[in-house]
Amino acid sequence: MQIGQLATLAGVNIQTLRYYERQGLLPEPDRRASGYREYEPETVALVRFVKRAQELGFTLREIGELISLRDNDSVRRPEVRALAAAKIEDVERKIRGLSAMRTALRGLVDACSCGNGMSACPIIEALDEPRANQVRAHAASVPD
Amino acid sequence: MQIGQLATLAGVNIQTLRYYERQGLLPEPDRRASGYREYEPETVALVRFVKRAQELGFTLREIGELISLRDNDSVRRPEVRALAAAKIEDVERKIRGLSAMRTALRGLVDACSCGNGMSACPIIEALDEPRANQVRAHAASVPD
DNA sequence: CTTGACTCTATACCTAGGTATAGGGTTGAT
DNA sequence: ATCAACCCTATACCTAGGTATAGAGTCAAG
Repeated sequence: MQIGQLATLAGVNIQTLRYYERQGLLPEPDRRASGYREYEPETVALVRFVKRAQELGFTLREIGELISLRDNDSVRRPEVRALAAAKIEDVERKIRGLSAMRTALRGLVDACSCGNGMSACPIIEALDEPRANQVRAHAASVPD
Repeated sequence: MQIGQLATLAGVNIQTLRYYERQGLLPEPDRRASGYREYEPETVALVRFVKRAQELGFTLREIGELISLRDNDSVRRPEVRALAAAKIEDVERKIRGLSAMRTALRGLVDACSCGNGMSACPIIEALDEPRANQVRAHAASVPD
């Protein structure tokens, strides 16, 4: 598959693919004698993964780390497990934050409880993470 | 409260606060005769909200919209409800994506099922959203 | 064997979201 | 009344993540 087709299928622009390659997110593809890049069909899923992960708030650097988790050989396995565990923490923190925001937004839709004053507002409060020596009864838990 | 104190309490830099003000994310604070900005204590929560929402993948423009939901007067209420409903959609899509990624990461930690080949990898697959005419049995649902 | 659609590299440019610096005024403690 | 530690505006600069352009080569159909 040529770069133009990959770009179309993955919904990105050709320059973006070359940019990802320079950033080490995409492996260097095979080249024809002419220098044209030749991609494998799996690359489509990889590029879509990158775009999706970006929408979820990961930087390209972090996405690179996620991708590298895939390519683990048995030698680096403990390292990979540790990195994956750390990423799970990140992901769960994000889910908690989003759940809290969803709850607040629902309150707004259902009851418009957030009145006309500047007073305590569920939306702003929603993301006010617990800090040390504060107890917050309504902290959202990460659902299974 | 002066800008330096706000910056310290909210964990951002002073220039960032002035930048947010220019972008319309923070209301223009009162000024002393000297021109010094005087903030209310609530502003700390507002700024922290901005930072947290950013980590969750919202742009400053979107965050501005979220904040504006707070300041609804009864006139604009239907509009506010519609916008809030749309934001809930966004948030739920993000939660689904993150849940899928968490599942994949757990698989990696628990079993290291993702072997040494380039073959189908749970991490990459995890975020491969269903497109028309594809059925994906394991699509994550948004938990309540 | 030419023509149109594709690709290559290199370089420049763009937006978002800041961060730093220059040049100057304010405040409050000593 | 001075001095450090603050604040002001304006402007320049920076990184991430692209997007566009120039100038040149490649490929397949007619």
